[in-house]
Amino acid sequence: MSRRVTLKEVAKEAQVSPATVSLVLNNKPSRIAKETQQRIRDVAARLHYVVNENARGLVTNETRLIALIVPDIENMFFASLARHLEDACQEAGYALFLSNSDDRRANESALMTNYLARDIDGMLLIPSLESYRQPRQLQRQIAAAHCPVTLIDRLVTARICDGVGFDNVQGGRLAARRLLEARHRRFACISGQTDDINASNRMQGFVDVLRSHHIDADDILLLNGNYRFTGGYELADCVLDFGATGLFCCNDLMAMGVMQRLAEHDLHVPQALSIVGYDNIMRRFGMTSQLTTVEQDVHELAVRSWECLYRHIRLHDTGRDCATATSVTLLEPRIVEGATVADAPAKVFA
Amino acid sequence: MSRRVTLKEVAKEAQVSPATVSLVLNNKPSRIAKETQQRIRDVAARLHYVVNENARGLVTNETRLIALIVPDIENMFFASLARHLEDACQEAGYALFLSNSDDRRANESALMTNYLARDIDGMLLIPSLESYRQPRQLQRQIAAAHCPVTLIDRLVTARICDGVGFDNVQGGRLAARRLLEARHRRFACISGQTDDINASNRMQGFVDVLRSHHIDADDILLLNGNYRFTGGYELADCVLDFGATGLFCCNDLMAMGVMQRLAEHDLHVPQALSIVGYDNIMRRFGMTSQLTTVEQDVHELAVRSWECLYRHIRLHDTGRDCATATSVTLLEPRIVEGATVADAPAKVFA
DNA sequence: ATGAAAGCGCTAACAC
DNA sequence: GTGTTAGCGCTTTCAT
Repeated sequence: MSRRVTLKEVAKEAQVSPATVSLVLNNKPSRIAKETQQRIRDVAARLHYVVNENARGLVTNETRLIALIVPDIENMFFASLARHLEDACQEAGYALFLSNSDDRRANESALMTNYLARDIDGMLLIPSLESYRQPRQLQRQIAAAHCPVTLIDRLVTARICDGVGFDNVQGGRLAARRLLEARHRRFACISGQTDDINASNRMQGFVDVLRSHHIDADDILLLNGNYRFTGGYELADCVLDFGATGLFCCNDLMAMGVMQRLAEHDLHVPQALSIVGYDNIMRRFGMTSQLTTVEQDVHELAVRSWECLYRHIRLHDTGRDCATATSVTLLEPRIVEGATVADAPAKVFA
Repeated sequence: MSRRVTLKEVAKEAQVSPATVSLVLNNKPSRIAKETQQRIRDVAARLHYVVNENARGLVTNETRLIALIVPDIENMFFASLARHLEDACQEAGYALFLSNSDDRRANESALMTNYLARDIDGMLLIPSLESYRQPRQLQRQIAAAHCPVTLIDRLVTARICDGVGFDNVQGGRLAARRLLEARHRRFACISGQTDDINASNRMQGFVDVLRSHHIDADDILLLNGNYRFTGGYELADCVLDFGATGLFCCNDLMAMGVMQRLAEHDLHVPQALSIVGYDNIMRRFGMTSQLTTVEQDVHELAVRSWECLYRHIRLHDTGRDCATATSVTLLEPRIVEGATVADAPAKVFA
């Protein structure tokens, strides 16, 4: 572990001034002798010189640093998103720093402050659930930030900055249509926690379509799950008792939990129960290839989010950014056919 | 999005010198009038002043920044580790920046350079598979780093810096002993890719114990999987054809794939096949509560890794760090009892 | 073709 | 009690 070499030391060793070294190492247009250039590069390499980006940022006023705050890095959806975002940033020559708010406003706030203190060029933020419901504090913090902020996936209502997410209501609609198509008439929906607006929206879209197809409220069972395997597992019996033939789970993990429970009852999917999941994020493991599910294209989300932030960064560098109205982009989910939806058992028309 | 406020501006607004502001805002011992202090704090708050950590780092020569590079953030084991490490760093007043090498040396190298250029105080590194097999390049880079580096989980052989990981050979032994205990005499083991040394070590420990218990090589089937659900699923039939009654999967995901395939054959676990998995990382989803598995305590790994790095950071701050011999810490895995191992069917002694 | 000097935002020693 | 000064490592005019 060697001490850090500075530009000045390189300059001295190469018998030139610091300014010359800077020009050469940054490939700035200059008319410095080819020979001198080579000498400088050689010395820099030999000494393992690496520029101090912080010092550079101080004078250039850009750090080429992007911060990403996710609520839960152990959630595969966010992990996958992080990965795609990193690719996007890297391609544009930015480094992505990632942190985890654990879905709590206090952590989120501390992280934001920390990142802003690091003089980042932009921030990608998936708000904590707490901020999703009570956005005021977060909004104030974003307004005070010195750099552009783009919200992802959880779009807090008042439009304080741009956001990119999915149309969750539409996702719920897709699920409902698919089950109606298979002639089901009695349904259940396992949503997320009551304070998760995205999950609620999925359920909302689902119910809306059912109602508009004249499904009676008595034929729809609405449940709140925990977005985990266990949540589906534990609620499966309720769904069976209710006699639903079509089930919509607001994420795949719960759908798998339900299937596990059904297997224990020696019941088969989709004969005993048709299931539509949500996310298709576990497909990476080859685990949900069987599941009919509403897919959210994480890659698209990442690309669009980055585009949005990058646009603001460029605006911010040049003139003023403030003028533009904030925009909210909603991406369309799509349904992916698996093998967990079958036609409802034929029945005498009631 | 407001422009950034500097300390100087706060000073001017509060009618004091920059130095005074610095002293007050950093709570440095000084005898500045209570009244002045309050005035400064008020102004700072009103102007939304936030210190520029980069500028500060330039003079204090510590950034309180830690870098973490993982091979694959979508792998739950690494995601979970990242989370625990972040907690540890945060508690010590450091910020953790996370990146993803995608298991490739080239990315890893670029990320390291980038982080080192950011003047981080320390680096936590899980080497890419490429570096795990061909450590020379990585070793050179670590040797040239200006800050301490701690290796995690994949301990490259030549001891260029400290490392903390698990005893994978021991994990394999535990699995073997558990199956022998249940009187199995014919085994299969699904390992990882041939270049994954950790997976190979697990298999090695497994085989060693079997052989030392006089299990014939003909009674042991060795397979290379892909560490995914599909890997287990696809190899399940091989295991059945071989007639193994005890199976060791080098991770839980493959174990689940096997179980899925068995279910399709209407075979039950553990009656038809006893299975020991590895990781217990999906337990977070409530998915493997049933699986008998070798557990690696991620939290312990995180804590010990951070302790190790932190020790070096402190040494590095004070005198020289170089003198100390590098140490490798191997943590012990432990077996977690589930419901997937049963006694082998009774049999006439051959 | 190269160097000198100023300054980015901050802290730390030392004046006053 | 508070201000002055120098300097962290770097880039960027502007001289020469």
